[in-house]
Amino acid sequence: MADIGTNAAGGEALLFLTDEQLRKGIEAMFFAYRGFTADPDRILEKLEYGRAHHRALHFIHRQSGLTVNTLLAVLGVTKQSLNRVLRTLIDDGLVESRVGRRDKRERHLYLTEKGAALERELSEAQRVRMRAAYRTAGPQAVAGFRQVLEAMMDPEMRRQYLMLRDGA
Amino acid sequence: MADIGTNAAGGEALLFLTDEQLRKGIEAMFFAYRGFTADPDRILEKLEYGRAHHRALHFIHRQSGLTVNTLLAVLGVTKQSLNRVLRTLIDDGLVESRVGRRDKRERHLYLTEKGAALERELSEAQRVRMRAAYRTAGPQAVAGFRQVLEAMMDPEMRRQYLMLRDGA
DNA sequence: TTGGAAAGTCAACAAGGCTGACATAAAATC
DNA sequence: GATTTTATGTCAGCCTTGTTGACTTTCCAA
Repeated sequence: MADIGTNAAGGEALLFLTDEQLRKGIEAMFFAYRGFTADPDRILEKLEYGRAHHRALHFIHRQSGLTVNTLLAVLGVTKQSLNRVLRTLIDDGLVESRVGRRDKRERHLYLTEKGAALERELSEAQRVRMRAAYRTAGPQAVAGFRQVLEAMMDPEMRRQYLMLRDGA
Repeated sequence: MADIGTNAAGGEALLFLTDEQLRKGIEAMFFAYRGFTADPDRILEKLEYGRAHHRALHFIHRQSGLTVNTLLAVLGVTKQSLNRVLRTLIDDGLVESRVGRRDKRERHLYLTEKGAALERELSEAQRVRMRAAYRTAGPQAVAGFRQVLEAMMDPEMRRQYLMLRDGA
């Protein structure tokens, strides 16, 4: 990583960001994201589910009882698109949809025991890779990793992320 | 980022990787990748192209004259899938396909002036965001960012990436 | 009490992955 | 020289996951 220059003179960190260095970062994102999704994808394939199902399970687990609308906002897809995925998860008994007590228009989403089991399997596969990468790179690198990713998000996504990050 | 613990006692860095911390990393990847692709996606939409076209343009630019087979390996898709995309790019005059001189079975791919112009527009949009994120996070964070991403790749992808990283 | 807004569902379409089968030309091998 | 392998392209058809538009149910406020 010696190719990321700083001005050694001043104490302040100035980056010399050549297009070349930025290109490397862009390609690193591309290749790393493939690795990031590879393990869950393999598990999902056998079950005839896709990445969209994984994302739904992940965020329902994260925030049990959230409404369809909230999930929609987090995932950033249209409700029709989410609905299809949700439909199969509910039909297959992985997710339970309960009518809101106060507002009966709302549907609150929960994982069933079966759904929670699959979520655990998927996220554990993903954590194994993440853990290995973190160990390889070391704690300082991990801190930097998170900082850059957070700075890369759209403001609206960052709001979502930070809300989730520290407990909803 | 104070939540990433190290053992302050020893000089050696031991990470305390709780599932919670790993989850934050996973969600950061998810939200950041959306930001990462958002700007090019907006440009592509107007032109009726998709992310697949962008990826093809990117790697043809990176390695001018590469063969279809090489591009296939880098992108990790099937030839039918790539062919559809390549077809439209060639028909629209963004990419040129030349028969190999030594091996006439091969097709070598080049960007036309028009193709290069679009590639520049797309990658500049992506670099703007990347540059901003790098500036915000600082040089140390950037180094860590790249280290973690590299560690996260599949070995085969890492090989591809490292080959490209330092000039093909 | 009625009309609009909000939450969710259904139908139909498109992009871009995938597999399988097959064609062609060139190169490599026997 | 005949055969096999390699590189590429193409057709057909499938799946996932995006999209928009139209519709129902429910809630709330004028």
